[in-house]
Amino acid sequence: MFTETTLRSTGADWQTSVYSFPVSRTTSGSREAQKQRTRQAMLDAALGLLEDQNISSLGLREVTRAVDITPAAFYRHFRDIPDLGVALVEEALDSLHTLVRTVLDAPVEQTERMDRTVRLVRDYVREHPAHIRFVMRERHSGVRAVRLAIASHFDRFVAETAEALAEDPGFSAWDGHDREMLAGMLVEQMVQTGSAFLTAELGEGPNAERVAATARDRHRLILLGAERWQDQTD
Amino acid sequence: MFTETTLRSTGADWQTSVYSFPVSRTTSGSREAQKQRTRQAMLDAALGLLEDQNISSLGLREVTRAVDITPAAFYRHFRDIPDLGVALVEEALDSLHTLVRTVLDAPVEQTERMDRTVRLVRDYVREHPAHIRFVMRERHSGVRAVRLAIASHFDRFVAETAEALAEDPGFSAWDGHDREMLAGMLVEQMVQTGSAFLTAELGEGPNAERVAATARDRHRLILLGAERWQDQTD
DNA sequence: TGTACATCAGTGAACGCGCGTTCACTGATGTAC
DNA sequence: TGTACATCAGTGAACGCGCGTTCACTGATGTAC
Repeated sequence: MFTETTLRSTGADWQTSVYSFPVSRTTSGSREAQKQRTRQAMLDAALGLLEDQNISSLGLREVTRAVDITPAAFYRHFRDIPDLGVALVEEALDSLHTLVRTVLDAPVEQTERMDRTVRLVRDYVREHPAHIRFVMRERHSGVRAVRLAIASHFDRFVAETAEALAEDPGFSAWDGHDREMLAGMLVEQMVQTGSAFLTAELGEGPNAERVAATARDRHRLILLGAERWQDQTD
Repeated sequence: MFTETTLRSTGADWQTSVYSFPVSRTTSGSREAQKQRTRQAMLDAALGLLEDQNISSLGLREVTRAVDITPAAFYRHFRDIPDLGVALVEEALDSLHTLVRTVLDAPVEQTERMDRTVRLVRDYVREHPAHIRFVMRERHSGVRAVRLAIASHFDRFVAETAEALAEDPGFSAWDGHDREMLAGMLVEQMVQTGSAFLTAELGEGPNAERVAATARDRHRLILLGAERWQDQTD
């Protein structure tokens, strides 16, 4: 996975990386597929480098160094770092989208399903820690393109959740705006739970068990409020 | 407020700033007070520079250039940029703390008070847009010291809110953990509302009126849930 | 009030370094005939 | 199947630039007597 020193190390400054994700260029495949493989390696490397910095300070040379290509080769794949950032958003939010859909597969209101939701989020964070970290870290990013890309995906999640609520007999009578309002709360609660699980893993907050318990309680409180909401509107 | 060219521009590279916040060194006052004034100017300038970048990429020279001092003078005030970042957290969260206390001054549960809360948050964002932006942007920062500083302040806000709930007759019978859980939701809802108002101002999301309406609804839904929560626990 | 000395915020020059970007190039892969 | 040509991902060298950090310094402010 990692090579300590590269084969072609001639001492040039862009080859002095200690940790690198070299792209094996001997692997068979069409030229197109090879390019795609390098691109993916760059995205993977970037996600790793963003573990303890913001995309706002990520360097183009850092990325190329990590995948063992020349700085100039960067431009074969991305216009600049914000462009790579947007590609990273697409990747990370695709995986998050899968989670959202899985959660929505079950009816929203039943209590037993809440355990399932929290468990799904917990498993997601275990499998894609870098994705949820990136999304939370760059959600209010100083890089506008990245911030807007994340916001548009979140809007889609909220819309899908609102649609799922519309099909649920418990919420089908609701006003559209109110459904969107509730959907927003549920999505927010979900990503916040993911973020809290990640923080727990870093040892910077309450442990995973407490996070899970709090998440279940908050989820339950929101749904209890939703039930009363309907009563009040009637 | 801004000077287009500096008085002492000799062409040195650290004096080429277009926008600067020069510190008037002719102002009377003790040496101590003068130092304090420069420090404050640096914090103000940094906050301005963070409008469209993360602290992770903020440069020491950017800051000194903005206040028209030599790069070396930076070290008379801060060890490095993360150190300045933590100072900025103290400042920004002091002002946010004032908001939290103002909100808590009124009982939490009454419906008419919700309008007041949303209005207070809205006014706060109007007066301190850079503070709320900084806090939201760096809450999950790649700079650990800054992230932890913000987290510890937020913990204090939640604890204070929980205490306020304990004194409220409607919540005094609650379990301590449950009160903390609800307090966390209320604080979260508040900062999220602030963030949404800011986004509205940037024209990147729904306008301020919609943000206010949604915020009131969410707040109400949480409190409705809280009422039922008590019923369920009994 | 006046003089001699201490303090220390800010200076200005210098440093080595890594950055983003450009360019003509190479050589393996792919295509036409 | 074999040959001539096109494509284009990645190379390697070069560039100018701004970065963070160091250092001995200056000169206004503050203190002791």
